[in-house]
Amino acid sequence: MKTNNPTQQEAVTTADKVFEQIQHAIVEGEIPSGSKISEPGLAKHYQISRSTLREALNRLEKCHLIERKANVGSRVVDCSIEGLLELYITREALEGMACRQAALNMSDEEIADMQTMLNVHSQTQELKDGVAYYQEEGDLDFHYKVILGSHNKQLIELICGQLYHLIRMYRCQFGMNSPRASRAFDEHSRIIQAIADRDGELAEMLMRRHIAASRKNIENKIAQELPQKEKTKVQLIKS
Amino acid sequence: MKTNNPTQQEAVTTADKVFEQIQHAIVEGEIPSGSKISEPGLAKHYQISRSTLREALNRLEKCHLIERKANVGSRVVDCSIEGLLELYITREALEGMACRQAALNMSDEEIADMQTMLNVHSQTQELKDGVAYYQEEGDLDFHYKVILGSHNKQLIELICGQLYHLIRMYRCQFGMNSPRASRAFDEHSRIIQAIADRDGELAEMLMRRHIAASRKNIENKIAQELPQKEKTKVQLIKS
DNA sequence: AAAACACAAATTGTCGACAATAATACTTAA
DNA sequence: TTAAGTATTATTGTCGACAATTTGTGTTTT
Repeated sequence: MKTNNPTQQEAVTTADKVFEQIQHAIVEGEIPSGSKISEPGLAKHYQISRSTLREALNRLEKCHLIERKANVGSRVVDCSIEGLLELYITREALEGMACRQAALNMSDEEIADMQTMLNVHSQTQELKDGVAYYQEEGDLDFHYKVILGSHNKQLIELICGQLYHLIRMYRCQFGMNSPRASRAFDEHSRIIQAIADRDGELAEMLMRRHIAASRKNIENKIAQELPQKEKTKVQLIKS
Repeated sequence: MKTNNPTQQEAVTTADKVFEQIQHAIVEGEIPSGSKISEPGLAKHYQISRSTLREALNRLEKCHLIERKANVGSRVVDCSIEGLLELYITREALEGMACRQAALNMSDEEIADMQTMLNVHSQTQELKDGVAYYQEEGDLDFHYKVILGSHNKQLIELICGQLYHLIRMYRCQFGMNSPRASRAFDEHSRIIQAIADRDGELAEMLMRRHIAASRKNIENKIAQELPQKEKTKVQLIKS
């Protein structure tokens, strides 16, 4: 499973490798959301010095997976519903703009490449008949390609380098493989069409609606499931 | 001069203090844009160990003021025109959305507070007759208040905690005290009106136009000044 | 003379230990 | 018994030194 984003260059230093390991552990929930991080403990667990562990922690903080307080320590961010919704609002703004820029800046080859990718996904989807495959891999691939297509380093760094780790974390923790697969496919198709037409305004609008639809889908699911179990902090809303 | 953003809590550890010092030095151009950073040199200059300097460097990297390559070292980001335009595109997306959210989420007290602030600025502007004051302080204050008004931690962190240091850096390096002061004032006024009317859609559109106008203003200035001096990397376009 | 190789110097990454701060447990007083 | 204050423990911040890698220099070879 290719979980890494296209931004980060391969880990060369040991701090980088440990960073990726911890990142994976946090995203997958092996290190539980909201838990405190013990520097000596983790350092011993990964067989490294505390200095290089702290180096790794700094990278984790950069992609908003942990939070640090001076003289107190680090905690894994806890996955709240408000946090998830705020994240989607931010995505809507950033990816919407990225999509607009993609319509302006993508090369014809990149667009053709994306269209073939969509066709491949289409067939795969028909075969597997709406299984989670599309949601996991295909959706991420599509969004990554659009973001990279913006050719805007600032946007790319912010979305791929920072936000998407959080998004993957929420997806894992909340078990979000929604039944939007087929509808999402159509939306993706229309977005690519707008990009191919070089219609930046439409492309942005469609992308924003696409993400907003995801958000509202989540809000509805939350609204259904939450009243039963009376928890402010929700964990594992496996559908 | 209050240059600090409202996000960061006061520096308690020495790494924090050195971080703020270096940050200031980079923003003001004392450490030139694009220059390589010598860890031993800076550590000696600030009378601290290399470890705590590296801690400070990590924070600088978090707000995109320096870039690091493994086993090679750190460089101050260089201020290119493309970088500036990309930054404004990103701002347009993020602050536009923040403004929309502000229209939805700001309390009546916050809105009233912003309106009085605008009045104060109005008088100050009339007195000083369109001097750079408004541009520097007033503009930042206004934007900060709108962003905080979104009540969206993700947006606040991204914009105030990261992007705005870069924006201040570009403003210093390119000497951007444009003659848009009076027009910007009107735009601010209309934005606050939209927020007070709880019209999120209009508020976002006005904020996006406001920032886009700034960007185009810069583009024009660049287009005028660049053809004369044949430089790919422009420094100090003092108007 | 130019290119390739080897060597030397400097810089970055990693480590373990000490100092300073916060959290915990215990004792004492009301 | 509870509350406050103190002492102890544990954790974080900082330091200097060593190891690994890169960069620059000088030499050799074609």
